[in-house]
Amino acid sequence: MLTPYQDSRIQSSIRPLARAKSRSAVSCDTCQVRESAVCATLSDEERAVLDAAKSRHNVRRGQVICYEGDEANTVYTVETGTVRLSKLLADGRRQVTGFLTAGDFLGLMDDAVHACTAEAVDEVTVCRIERRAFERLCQRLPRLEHRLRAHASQVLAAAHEHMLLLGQRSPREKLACFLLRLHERLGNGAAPKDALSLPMKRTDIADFLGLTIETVSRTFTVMRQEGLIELPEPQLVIFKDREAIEDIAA
Amino acid sequence: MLTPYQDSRIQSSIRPLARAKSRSAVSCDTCQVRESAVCATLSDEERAVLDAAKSRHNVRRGQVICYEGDEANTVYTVETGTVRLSKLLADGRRQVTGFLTAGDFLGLMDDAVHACTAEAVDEVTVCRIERRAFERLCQRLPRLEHRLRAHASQVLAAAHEHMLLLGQRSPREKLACFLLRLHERLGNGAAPKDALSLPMKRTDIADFLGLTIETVSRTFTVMRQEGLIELPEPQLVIFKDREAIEDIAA
DNA sequence: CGAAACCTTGATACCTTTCAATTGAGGTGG
DNA sequence: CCACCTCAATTGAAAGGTATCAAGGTTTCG
Repeated sequence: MLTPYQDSRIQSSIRPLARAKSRSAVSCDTCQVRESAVCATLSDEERAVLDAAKSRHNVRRGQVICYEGDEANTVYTVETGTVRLSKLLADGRRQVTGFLTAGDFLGLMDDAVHACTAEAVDEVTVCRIERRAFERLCQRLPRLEHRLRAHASQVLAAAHEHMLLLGQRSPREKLACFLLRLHERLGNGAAPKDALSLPMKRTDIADFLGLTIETVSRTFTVMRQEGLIELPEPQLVIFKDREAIEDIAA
Repeated sequence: MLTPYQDSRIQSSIRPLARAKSRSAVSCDTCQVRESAVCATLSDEERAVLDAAKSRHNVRRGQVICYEGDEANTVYTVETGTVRLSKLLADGRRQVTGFLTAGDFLGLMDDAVHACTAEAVDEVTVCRIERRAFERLCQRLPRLEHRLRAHASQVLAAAHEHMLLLGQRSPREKLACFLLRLHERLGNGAAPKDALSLPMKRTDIADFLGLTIETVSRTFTVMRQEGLIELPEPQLVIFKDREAIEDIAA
């Protein structure tokens, strides 16, 4: 059951030192996601309170931000990069439950422990706040609390959508959905309109879609042969027939 | 693709008249879940405010409470019975995203529309509140808002757990997990310790676990032949070797 | 009693997984 | 500079498991 790929997952589970993350204290004014993150609704004064409690961190590719089962003493907002959320079974099988990108919030759990392991897929910057401080903030700022609930319900809706994908869709449909949704999330950048630069490896895609890497790879190949996409590099997808892909994903 | 069972799903999508649900106005004092629902943390005065806005409804077996895509003008708390949440694909494939039981809350969505269709699996009683009134209540009662967030994170954790099941587990593991989790949720009642009365049909179980009814049925049969369970009736499971089942689900 | 819904069981086909080998990219050290 | 290693992705062949198709049996209810 353990393939070399899965071995690498286990190895990546070695706890990194906290100081491995480079830290810097910076104001919300320089934050690239202050319009979209959960703190977006705060007034200037309210944000000043936040400023005092938070710090910015760079997380290197592959590094763990928090472990499934860890006490949730910290909450994060992703500023740049892509974070992978995943859960492990005892024998090494892994389900990637989602990816976080710029503006996404991490640490919504009740009060106990993190539900998923969070790891940096590429170079990631996070805004970090101690949970205690954040909870005090929530008590003082009802709008923040309300915004968190709104965020939670969005994430939950996405989770339901993903359950539908995992339980009912074929590999072909899964991959089509995945590519379109990811493109919509990341595509707002400066990238060419029909190009999608995948931050994650095939293993991540496979574990996200409930498939094996071989099936993912084969499905990519078929789509390429059908002229739906081009794959100049494994991690660069060019949409050639978006309409056909949307039909598959429908 | 459309089996007779799936046909029945489509038929059940005919919108019922609102008045088909029997309505009665009753105080929270008689509510059977006032200790466990989201309103549990409210003080007596706060609950009095709730009383004015809410009403109790009986929903008959098979009736729809709300549709996926409907404007979310109402929120509910389940008082008795079991509610099925599901999402449909255009061709009739269905994913059951979860079941709600006594004390569960329905209507957490951001502000727009319901993410899933909610239907009564058996005889159900719900406590119903207009969304507007409920939101006003949340603004007045920070503890309620906070409680909603806590509830959201619990539901989200369960969703992540179910993604792991859907994406990685075998039919045998899926069914073992399902039986144990359901028993834990419902088992607090007066029922015999090792008996589990299934409120839902095979179709619901299949669509919840991402399997066909045939596979569910066969898996039940195998477990029965192995002496793990007994099935005096299709909807009554007796655990004969709980430890073995837990091993499968591990 | 008859019809419909539900569940089980059987036979078959197909699709995905598994196992295995190959290729290419990137990094390191001799 | 190139041999050598690892990691990632692809491709092939084979096996196995679940879906599909089909039939029969049971229960429920009008």
